[in-house]
Amino acid sequence: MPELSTTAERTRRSILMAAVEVLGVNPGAPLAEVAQRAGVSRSTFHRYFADRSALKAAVDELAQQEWVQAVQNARLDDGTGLEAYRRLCGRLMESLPVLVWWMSAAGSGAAEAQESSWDEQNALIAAAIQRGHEDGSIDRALSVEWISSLIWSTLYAVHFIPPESRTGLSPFEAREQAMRTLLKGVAAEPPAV
Amino acid sequence: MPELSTTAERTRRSILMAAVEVLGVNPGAPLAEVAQRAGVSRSTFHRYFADRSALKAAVDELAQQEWVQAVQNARLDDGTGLEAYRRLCGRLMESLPVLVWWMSAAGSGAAEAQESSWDEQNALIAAAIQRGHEDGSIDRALSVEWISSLIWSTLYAVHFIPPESRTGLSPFEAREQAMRTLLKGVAAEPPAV
DNA sequence: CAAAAATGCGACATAAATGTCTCAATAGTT
DNA sequence: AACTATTGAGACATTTATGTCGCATTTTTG
Repeated sequence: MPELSTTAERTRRSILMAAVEVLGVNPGAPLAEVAQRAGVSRSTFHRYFADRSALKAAVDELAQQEWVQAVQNARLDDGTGLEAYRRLCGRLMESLPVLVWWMSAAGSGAAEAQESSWDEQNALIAAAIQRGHEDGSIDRALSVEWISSLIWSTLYAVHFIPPESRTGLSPFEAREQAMRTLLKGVAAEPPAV
Repeated sequence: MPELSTTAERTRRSILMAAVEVLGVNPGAPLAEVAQRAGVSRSTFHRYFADRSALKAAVDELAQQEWVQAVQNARLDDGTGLEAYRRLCGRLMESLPVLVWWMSAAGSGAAEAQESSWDEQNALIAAAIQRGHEDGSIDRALSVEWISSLIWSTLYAVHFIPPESRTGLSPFEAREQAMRTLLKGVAAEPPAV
């Protein structure tokens, strides 16, 4: 990973963000489209990322970092299991775009190398949910695996909800309602919301 | 829509189902892959569907029918809004594959002609949710639009939950937990689950 | 069994995306 | 201003999916 000048670093970022946006919605989109979204010529694009797999690898790493960071920030060891879960989901919504990319784009390809780190964080989450089962804050009828999956489908819903077209929800409202629904659904009864 | 012999009809179905499976996971997959999944040669495939768009149109129509049928079967006018919502979600899970295809594959293309029918059913659903707000069975803090979106993200979660690998949930358990979570989350408090 | 229908195989031409390269122009630095 | 880094434009060969066809084979039907 050679160091880059400020200019180069900037366009690199630009391309990566464009990739997240474009490939997040349509993983098979032509690379030219990514370049265009980044405001960069096809030549320049390939100067930074030789081919599709190189690009995906780079975004993968970005997503990876974001993911680990988010889980760390959630301080999963503090408070009840449900509180930890709430913090986690709230924090993950801050990183919506990359995570959504992870769901849609990363899947349609070979297994990425960072599986280990992925599993690590997942273990932390599972532990928090488990704790929630034990401390009575999380519904025991719902399996750890399911509650874990729920995070992703909720992110999916928040991201793909039709944007503020007249009757639409603002992004903020969407997140708020998502959190409310999620926590109510997951909490042990009586609801501690 | 010319009539087909029983044999032809069978292979046609076969191709359509293969398309749902393959393109549901990866909308950009080669048509050859669809043909293979259907157990049919590439030649035969093109004999039934001239090109990609023809295939997508056909699956679209299939999904459309399934969707309308499901909404009808849910008898959205009966009982409280929440009860109607429960019936709807339960019924939609019966048609998981096509609906998931609709989410992932249909999106990445031109707007399909059947928009009208889509909106019709959606209006029915919105009405039921609205009724739930009024009869006190559905949480008034959650917007109709959000509750409507929730259906899809839940279907997404149920479909893409990692299949029964050791610790995994059975499809049945997944649906059960999904329903529980969803209804708890959407119900007005105190929960009527 | 004989006619008809459906299929598979393989060859082809075509289109689109990809990746590489060269060269001139532009932007940034000292 | 001179120099360097970064970029854009375009040409090019390559690959991959696509769609079409003719012909032989199998399957279904009557």
